[in-house]
Parts: sequence; structure tokens; C-alpha cells
Amino acid sequence: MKLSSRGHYGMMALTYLAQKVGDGPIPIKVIAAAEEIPEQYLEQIFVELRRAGLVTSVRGARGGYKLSRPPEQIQVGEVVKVLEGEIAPVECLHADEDNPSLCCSKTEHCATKIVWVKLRDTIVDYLDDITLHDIVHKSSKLYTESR
Amino acid sequence: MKLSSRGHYGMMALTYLAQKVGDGPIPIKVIAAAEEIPEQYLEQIFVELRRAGLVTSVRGARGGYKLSRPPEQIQVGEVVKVLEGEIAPVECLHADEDNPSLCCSKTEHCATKIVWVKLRDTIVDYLDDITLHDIVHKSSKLYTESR
DNA sequence: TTAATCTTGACTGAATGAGTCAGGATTATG
DNA sequence: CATAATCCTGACTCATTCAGTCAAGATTAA
Ligand code: FES
Ligand code: FES
Repeated sequence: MKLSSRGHYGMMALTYLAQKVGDGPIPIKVIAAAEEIPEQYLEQIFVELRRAGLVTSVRGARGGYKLSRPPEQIQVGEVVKVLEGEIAPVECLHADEDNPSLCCSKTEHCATKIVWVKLRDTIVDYLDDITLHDIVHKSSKLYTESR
Repeated sequence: MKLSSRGHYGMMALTYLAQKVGDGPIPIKVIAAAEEIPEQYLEQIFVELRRAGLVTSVRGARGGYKLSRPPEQIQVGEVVKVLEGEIAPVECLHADEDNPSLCCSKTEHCATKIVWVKLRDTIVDYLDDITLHDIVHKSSKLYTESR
């Protein structure tokens, strides 16, 4: 149950951009330095973010990246899905019409499957509920004690 | 955000044992065949489960494994922790008194950390709420629509 | 005594993760 | 125009983890 560094770095970078909304495009170099992320690695990550439509690039000198939408419209869940692939604790959950073979080839019907399905739903619901805006503005969603 | 096969297999095997409570010790071979898990791999997994006190072994002929506690006292969260290690989406969450260096060495204080902390809490709370008994008896906890 | 079990540790091969490297394309600016 | 600052692309490496196998031993019921 680990997040890869791509997801973590990606969120750090986007959060940084969310703080700078309105400043014009920010170069990768600046973000990498600020967040202490290897620059070339971060470039790779931004390629994926751009292809997914989360950020917009401005090429050439004075170029950089900016968010494609306002921070309150970018959910953590979407970012994680882009950088880590569909969220699914076990392979079988990827099964769909196109790919029914993935569905619990192991046993006729795996008794534990429902646990992973609900786990995924729990995770997705949580991540989809939080936006970059919540992070930047320390929303009470994140900062009130719940346990 | 993936579960490894150890976690999945382990849960399948324990769920199988939970269904057979009262039948005396069940050999690995039987579980492996029933759940279609490579036998020698499952042996490794049971070593960890035994060391963690979740199952009890009976050696020699007619031996096997049984649950150390009734199914309603075995939470999915505990099983996953044993087989996958502490649940923590990012490394920094492992930081504690012994190991403060792990805490966001990257940046002074990573703005996204709170997201992962809450994510972990969400996952742990969910997994700790479900027991083997819930799975075997198709508890409404698992089988009612929530989305 | 023997067969059925658990127990242990080492080993392998493939996949994934976390980057690095090298070079090309685009554009603001002087 | 020349140049420097950017983004863009693909291949490449290196270490770690994952998933599973192999081989040999210890224990005990029958
Ligand atoms: S085998 Fe598909 S979820 Fe268990
Ligand atoms: S660097 Fe520690 S959670 Fe982000």
C-alpha cells in the first residue's frame, strides 16, 4: 500500500503551482529547486500531467507550467490516478467488459474480493474529496482531529 | 496503491481457515489446492502469520494450521500489516522518536503530508473494522451499497 | 518405521522504481 | 539574427522488490 515517488512528487509540484496561481508560467527548474525534486525526473512527471490535461505548458524562454484549472477543481484522486494508474489494491479489480479474464482467475469467486472493492472505494472517495485548494488553504477537512 | 500477492493470498488462506473453524488443523497443502496458491509460497506466508501469532501450527502427520483466535477477533488490518508491513503511503509517515530523520527530509514541511496521514488513517480505520467473521458471514458491513 | 507435516534458508528471474543521459524543438529577448 | 531559456522525447541504467522455487531438515501420528 505505497504511493510511488511520482505521485508524491507530482502532488508536491502541483501544490506549489496552486500557491502561485496568477504568477504566469513557472519553470520546472524553479519547482524542482523549491521542492527538492530531481529536475529531469520532474520533467517526466510533468509530461504525464500535461498529457492528462492537468497542467498547461508554455514553451520557450520565459515559459513554464501552470495549472489548467483552478486549484479547487483539481482533486488529489485525479492526480494520483494519472501518475500511479487506476487505483486498485488487487489486479482483479481492473476487470471490465473488455477484460473479464482478469476477474479472479484464481478461484471461482474470491471471498476476499469484496474487501478490496470496498477498500478501493474508500480510498477513491477520500482522495476525490480533497482538492489542491484544500491543501493550500489548510481546509478543516484536513486539519481537524478525527481520531 | 497496490496490495502485494502475499497480502491477498494471506487473506484468502485465513478466510478459508475461518470457514473451517472447529475442523482441527488444516494442512497447507489443502489450503493451497483449494485457493489455487503455490504451496511453497504459501508456506512462507504462514511462517509470517505464525510468528505474528495469527495462526497456530501443529507439526507432524495430521498436523496443519488453525486460527489462533476466533474469526471475529482477526481484523483485516492486522493481517495486512503483518504481510505487507506498516501501512503508510509515503516513507515519511514511518518517522517516530527513534527515526525522526525519515520525516520529510525533502522540504522543511511538506504541504502534502497531511493528505497522506489522513489517507493512511482512512485505510487503517477501514481495514481494522473488518474481521474474518465479516467476510465469511457476508456482513452487511461489506454487502450493502454505499455509492 | 514411515509418511505426512511443518520449518528454514538460500536461490532465481522478472518486473518495477527511481532516476540519469543525450539531444532536439520552440520562443522571448537583445 | 543569435542566444539563452525553456519545454519535449526516448533510451538507458542501476538497485530493489516481488513472486516463486529448490533443497534439506525436524516433528509426530499412525
Ligand atoms: S482472486 Fe480476485 S480478488 Fe481475490
Ligand atoms: S516529503 Fe514527507 S510527506 Fe511529503
